[in-house]
Amino acid sequence: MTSPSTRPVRTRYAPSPTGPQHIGGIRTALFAWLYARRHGGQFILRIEDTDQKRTVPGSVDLILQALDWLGMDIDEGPREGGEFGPYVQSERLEMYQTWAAWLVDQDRAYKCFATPEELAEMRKAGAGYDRRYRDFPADRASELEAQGKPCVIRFKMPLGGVTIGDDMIRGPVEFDNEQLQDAVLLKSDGYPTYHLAHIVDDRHMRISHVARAIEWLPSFPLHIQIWRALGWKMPQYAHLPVLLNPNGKGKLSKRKQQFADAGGKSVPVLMHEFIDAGYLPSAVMNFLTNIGWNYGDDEEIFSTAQAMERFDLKDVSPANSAYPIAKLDWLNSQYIKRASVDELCRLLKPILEEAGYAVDEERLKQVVPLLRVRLKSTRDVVPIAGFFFADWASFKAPSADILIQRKMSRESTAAVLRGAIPVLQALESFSHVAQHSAVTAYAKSSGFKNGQVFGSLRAAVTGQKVSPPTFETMEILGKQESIRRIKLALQSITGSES
RNA sequence: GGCCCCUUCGUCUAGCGGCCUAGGAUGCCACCCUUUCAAGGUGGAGACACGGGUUCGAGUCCCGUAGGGGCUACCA
Repeated sequence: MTSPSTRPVRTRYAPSPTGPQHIGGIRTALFAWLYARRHGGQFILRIEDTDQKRTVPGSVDLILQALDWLGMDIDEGPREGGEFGPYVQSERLEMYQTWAAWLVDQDRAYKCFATPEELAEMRKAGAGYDRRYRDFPADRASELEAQGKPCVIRFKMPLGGVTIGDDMIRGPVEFDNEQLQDAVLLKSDGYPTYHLAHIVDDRHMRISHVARAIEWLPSFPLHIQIWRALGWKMPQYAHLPVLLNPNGKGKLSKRKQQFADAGGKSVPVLMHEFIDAGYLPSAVMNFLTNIGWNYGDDEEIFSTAQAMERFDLKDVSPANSAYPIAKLDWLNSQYIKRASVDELCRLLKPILEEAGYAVDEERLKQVVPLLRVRLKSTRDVVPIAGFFFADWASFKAPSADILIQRKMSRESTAAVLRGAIPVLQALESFSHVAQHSAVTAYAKSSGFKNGQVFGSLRAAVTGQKVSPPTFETMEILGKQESIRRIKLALQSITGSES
């Protein structure tokens, strides 16, 4: 039944098109994809749109966008095509209907005419569907059908015994058959349920390994029984643990929420939120791969190509994980630090433009090396270095709370700034090297610490507490503009002085 | 409620009976360095859920308890 497959490896991601892609689903896709790539197999995308009510138009584009962005290439799917298509379930209805009917013929399934009201009553009574149509005479069923009574097809679950499932991640799992219901295979609208559809498709598409979320584990025995009733060879199944909220409470929710564990910030969970938040796809891949699986060798940072060489579904942890979002910020900053200047320019330019700045490419190239170590996300370029691209003439002096640094007072700050002006003014070359030595000398003679002087200048010139290095910044701004800003700061802090 | 899964530092994890006085990473704290931010460096606090077994020996195997999670639809 579940003996190791010697078939070529073919895995699939089979999402429902119900809206934006959730990070949990994407991680399932990632593990399936990695497994296929590790074994030189194929990765298939299949759209499971058997619930007409929940289908949201445009979802497939979102799914494709997410996979594309992360670099998970698809071998067969609705966009790519392939010899086992169509890859959209609503276009395969006939197959499901055929096999459902076949199961009825084989007496492994039956028509059930229970109304929604009846079902609701049974549920209220506690035990669920009571199999009242399981042994309903065929001629009477035909009668009801002839009268136009709607019906579903239900699977005849074995009434006793146990079903043992072999899960790649946790090994054998045993279930009492009597705990399971006669699940609906085909709905009254002619659409299949997941239970039937995924089996027919996985068999037809030659899927060798199914990586799916753990919420399917309880219906695993049902699926095993359906595979057997159909007489088909099962793929191997791996039930992936879920991502919990950052506080460890409950399944990671779809809605944006705030968590103290994430610094009180709302955490991204939808794929487009990761894109918008300025994360790099490589960092997100690294991040996701490291939850529930690890590369080993105490190596936290590794490429997708490296992961591909080692990944195995068998090594995935069976335990659920809290969503370690803080690690993504760190990983992202590491990837940004390692990115080339050109690459960063390419990423940063549209973000600055979107923020309303006119970006001069030469200037950007000058600025990028200065701020790369300060970026946790590409978005940070706006608060940290946006001022380079603003209209310099309209620069407003920062307020006192920014200007006056730690261990400094209004008076000492004013004194430092006032004294620095002639020092900078006297410089022939305004290079950051020249500034550094001149200002260091000035600090020494004035009795202030380097840090006190440098920090005050940083705030005066940039208007920010966090900024690129002060002297490099002033070099780019030029002597005139830098001194103008220091004078403005002086005014701001003293109220009137010029 | 019933069934199933899970349980190592706050968090992500290493550990597959002796190498564990439990390792790495992140986060936090301290110090160093420094163009007082950031980055970088060094160090620190911080975990085998609990109770029984099995064994010469248990974080590692078994059982129970507790806690967490999932499922319990004509949704997936």
